[in-house]
Amino acid sequence: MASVVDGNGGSRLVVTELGHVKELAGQLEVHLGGSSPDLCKHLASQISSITERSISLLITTSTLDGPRKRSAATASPLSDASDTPFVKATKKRTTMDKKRHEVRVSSAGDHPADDGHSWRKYGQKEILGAKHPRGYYRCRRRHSQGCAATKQVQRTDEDPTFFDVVYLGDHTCVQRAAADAYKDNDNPGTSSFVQSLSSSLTVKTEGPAVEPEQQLQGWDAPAPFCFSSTPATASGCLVPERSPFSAPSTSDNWAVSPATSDSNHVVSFPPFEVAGGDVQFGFEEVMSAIDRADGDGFLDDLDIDVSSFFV
DNA sequence: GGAATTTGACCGGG
DNA sequence: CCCGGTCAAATTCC
Repeated sequence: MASVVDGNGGSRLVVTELGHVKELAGQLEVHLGGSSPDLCKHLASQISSITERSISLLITTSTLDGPRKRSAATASPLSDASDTPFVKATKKRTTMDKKRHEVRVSSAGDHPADDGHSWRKYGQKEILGAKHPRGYYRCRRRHSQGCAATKQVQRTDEDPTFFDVVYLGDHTCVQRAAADAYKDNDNPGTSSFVQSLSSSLTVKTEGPAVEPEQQLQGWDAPAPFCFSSTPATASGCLVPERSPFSAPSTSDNWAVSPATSDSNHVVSFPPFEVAGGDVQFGFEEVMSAIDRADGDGFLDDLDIDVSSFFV
């Protein structure tokens, strides 16, 4: 089932992974100067690899975006029907039902990395044509806070170390990501970590100005980043011939690209430039963006105001 | 013993 | 009628 990575979902995953990075950074900080340099080394290398992964993910999801013909109503009726016995006459719950973000994540173990929310498994199914079963999870706050978020996790056929994770619906619950444990320590440890990270990631914030209005459209808008294979210039940062955000139509945002451009148009995100080996963005700003997004309660909404990346 | 997971049944859409 | 999603009893885990 063509595990298409939703653009938004991909971005979301990056946030997830960065959240993970943040966690690791926190751990690293704890052990920094401690008696276990090996552990620090290990943490650092993990941070590094996750970061790399995130970067390639960003690149992948921005390049991969074929025209996504969402067969009109893949809308999952999901549990709502059973939750609300009334209103059965009108099955008006169509596409707008639940937000859907699909991401592909890798994992060492048999679970995708923690995404900051606590989930409870409520089912598992063999899926036709798939080698691995799909697990169904819902937010633990479902009852206490009426949080309707669910997710589906399925090991990919091709690479068993990867999982396709589909997030359905919004978190309406109030819960902080585990990563927030490190939230309020604006300590030197972290920043030195950031600096060491910078040895492989050139941290810098620059880029053509972007209209605030575009940024306000959030992560989904194709505006914020620029991926090019050469660090040289921002030349790759062109707005695609048809600026996707000019189409107010779909809720599916930029992932729905016009049939015209297909494979070889590069989605570009002006404020950032990610180029092989020389990645540039404000790490701490990304982190604070994570905090803020998460602070709003929902990683999955990804309402990251990109403008915060380059204040 | 309570909480979380497993697993087959059930349900509804296509 | 098949298939994916959910329910809920049974089972396992802590």
